[in-house]
Amino acid sequence: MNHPHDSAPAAHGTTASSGDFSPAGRGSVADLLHVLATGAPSPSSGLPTAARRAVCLRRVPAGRYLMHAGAPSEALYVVRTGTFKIAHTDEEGYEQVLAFAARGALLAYDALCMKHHPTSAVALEDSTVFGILWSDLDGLCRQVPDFERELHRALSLALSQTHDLLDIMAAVSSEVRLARFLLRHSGQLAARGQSPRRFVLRMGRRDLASMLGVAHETVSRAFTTLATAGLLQVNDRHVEILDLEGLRTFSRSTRRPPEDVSPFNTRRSGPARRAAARASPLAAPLPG
Amino acid sequence: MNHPHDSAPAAHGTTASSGDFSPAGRGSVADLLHVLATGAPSPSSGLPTAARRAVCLRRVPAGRYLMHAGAPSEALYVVRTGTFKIAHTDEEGYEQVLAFAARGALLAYDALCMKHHPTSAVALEDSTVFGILWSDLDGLCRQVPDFERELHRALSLALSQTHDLLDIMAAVSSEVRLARFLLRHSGQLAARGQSPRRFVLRMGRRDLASMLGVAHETVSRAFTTLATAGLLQVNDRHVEILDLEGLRTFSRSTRRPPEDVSPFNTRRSGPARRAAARASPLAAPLPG
DNA sequence: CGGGACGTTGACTCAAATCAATAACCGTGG
DNA sequence: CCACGGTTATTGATTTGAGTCAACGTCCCG
Repeated sequence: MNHPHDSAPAAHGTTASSGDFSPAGRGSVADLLHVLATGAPSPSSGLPTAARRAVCLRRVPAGRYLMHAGAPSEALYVVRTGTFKIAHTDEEGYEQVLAFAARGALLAYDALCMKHHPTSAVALEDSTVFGILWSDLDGLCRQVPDFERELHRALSLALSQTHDLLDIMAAVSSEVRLARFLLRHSGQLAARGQSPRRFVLRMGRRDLASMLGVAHETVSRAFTTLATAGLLQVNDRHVEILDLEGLRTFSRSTRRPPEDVSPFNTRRSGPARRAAARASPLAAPLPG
Repeated sequence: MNHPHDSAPAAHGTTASSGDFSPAGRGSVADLLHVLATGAPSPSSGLPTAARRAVCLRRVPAGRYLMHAGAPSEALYVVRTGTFKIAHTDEEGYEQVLAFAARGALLAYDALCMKHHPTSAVALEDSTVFGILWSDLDGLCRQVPDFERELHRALSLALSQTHDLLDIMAAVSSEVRLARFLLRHSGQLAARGQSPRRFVLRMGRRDLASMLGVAHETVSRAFTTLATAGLLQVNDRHVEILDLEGLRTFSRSTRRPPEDVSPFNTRRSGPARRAAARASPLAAPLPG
């Protein structure tokens, strides 16, 4: 139905694609907007037609920019299908990838307070978005309270997901960074009702590396390391997680043992607890 | 005009300086809430008393937690005075600092969609916050449209600031990371009407290191490196930026020359442009 | 005074950036 | 059809930046 290209040998079958509406996506912004945009269920359900006209659907072919950093912002977008790469681009043209956005993600919201987009968004595959002009947003919120509620939920989610990203980037070793990223991705897929164990990464190694803050060669090596350890099976962008629990355990490894840190000067009970799990966590599971 | 204490024994009584309302803070959420909480101007200005009762003021002494990760969430907070450290804490007790929050920052918003806080917030100095119970939020938004608008502005800002953080953490070298952090901090101070060149960091080296994703010794070394280069003057937590422009230039240095990256497969004009500023950018300005 | 937290600096080691070579893939066009 | 340039992915060799361990000084508080 959607990507007749792919041509993928591995991990095809069950629509590796991030498209396909998730009926399991209980009441996300995307689902709500879908109802608004296409009068799908209950066509007589008292939804103001004005609200419907406020929501427009837009196709974005692979490789096309939905918004350019620095360009004036017109609308708020919500990803319906596909994947986008969100990035900052500094004046020398060096690109810092900030996130990858899939179904339900809010785009351009960070432009609300400015006249221009701080970030750019480019489609990594053929995608579609819902668009709502800034000028229509207030009215839509007032007419469809559910939308406003979901908008806030989505915002809250976006915020905590960005925090997760910081967690990932703060990880000590490149393998842990990658492991955390894959787990996060897996979890997001699961939340959308897709397979959390088998998926196709929509971005290249360079973009991934940029987001993780490492060199792209390092991402490559980290992949093979995790694969050699039996946690993953990797074939280019096709990833299968073989040992989800093991990966999770591995992703928690820190180089430094946790120093029982008191928050400030606050002295509390025990200075004890030391000597948590140390040792290179990949040494053991290696099938050598 | 500002730091009357300085040299202080670090955050004692007199509400260290990041307090002092910024009259320059044109219409931030904080200012708006301040009007609501204290009926400052135009007491008869038709502000619903219900709205006033929804906003409560709360003191948080230095070192005290405003919210604990994992604890149930009751309210949305907006920082009025002081500074907070926002962090994730993994199950082994290892703390990952995510951000530092100053006046106007939204706290606990990421708990909106969950029952429990994903992050914890601890005051780094004596601080005060506005608190709004989740149950009161909807009503307040409806009664005070300005508040809702400002809330959205603040959210948008928070989102793009988190993106900036990712930019910082993605920086190649530890010195650049620190430089970018200091510039960001400087800019935020300036936006609040305080000196962008001279300030006191409210967090310790370890917290800073955690947020930058480096070892605390490395932060120490990065400080002395920047100071030796003549860009800064550092004395413990007191920082003075001597060469703002130089620091800005330095903060842009990337190790890799920018690869004229085409976003996807999109081929555009020039493959040219190469050989931008290379070479260790600190070697030159050293006053040896 | 001693204990504790913090900050700085040095020495050593290692993980990852860098440089480099190879292979696979894609669309284009002879 | 295959050859071609372009992009991407993997792997290897080498170098170096930063993590780690450790020592030391300071300040604060009890």
